[in-house]
Amino acid sequence: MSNIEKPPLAAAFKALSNPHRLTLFNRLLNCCEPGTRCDAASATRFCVGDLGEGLEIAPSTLSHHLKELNRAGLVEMARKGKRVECWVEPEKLKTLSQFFQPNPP
Amino acid sequence: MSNIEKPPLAAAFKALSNPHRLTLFNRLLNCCEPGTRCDAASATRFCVGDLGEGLEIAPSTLSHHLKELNRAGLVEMARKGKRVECWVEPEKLKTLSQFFQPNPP
DNA sequence: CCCATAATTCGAAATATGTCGAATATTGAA
DNA sequence: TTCAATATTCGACATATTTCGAATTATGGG
Repeated sequence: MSNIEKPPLAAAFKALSNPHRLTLFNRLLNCCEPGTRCDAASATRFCVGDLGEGLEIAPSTLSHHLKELNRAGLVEMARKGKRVECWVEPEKLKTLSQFFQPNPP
Repeated sequence: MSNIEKPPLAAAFKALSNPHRLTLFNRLLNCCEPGTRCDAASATRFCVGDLGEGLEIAPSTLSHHLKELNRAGLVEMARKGKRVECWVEPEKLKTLSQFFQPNPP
């Protein structure tokens, strides 16, 4: 487990394996309005604090989880004034979705 | 982390978060021939031993990982004589694939 | 019935993860 | 500049995971 290849996909799934992180990701998942062309520019954004709303975890834990999602390449982050905005790149979703469709019809 | 809800999806992703398990799952993923209607009956099957081929892990570890994949609902298992066959239900793949497509076009 | 093959269970050890609180940064506003 | 709001880093601790080898179970063949 220490010197074997760790594919990016495994890292992504690890990030999503924690219920708290899965919830956070889920809140960013409906990133564009239904029926619209979903590009990075129109993706819904939440700041860190709002994302953790209702989840009863410490701010430090929330920060840690978002960082994990970011390191796994699932969530983008950018400071905007006092806040830090988070969003999901639609391209990333496509990649993950297609992993489970190895034989398209 | 002890008393919070643990959604089935989180369990699935946790199962796929380990590189060895991801490899095992991957070997079962191309479960049907390209272009054919992919149903459970025609899904490719491997026995436990063959699945672990090339992965340098102990039989007990291999068994453990398959059990995890099975418990997470990702891999089906059934004894067939001396062997135990493993396969992936196409329905499961559809569910996982759609999770990453919350806003279909 | 006895043996070989295939797979699982169990217990132990090393490592990784989730979580918190305290301390620290970063920014905008008064 | 000083303060409040937002977010991150750090160190610590409890719990979970990964892995192995030894022992055990399950099955079919001779």
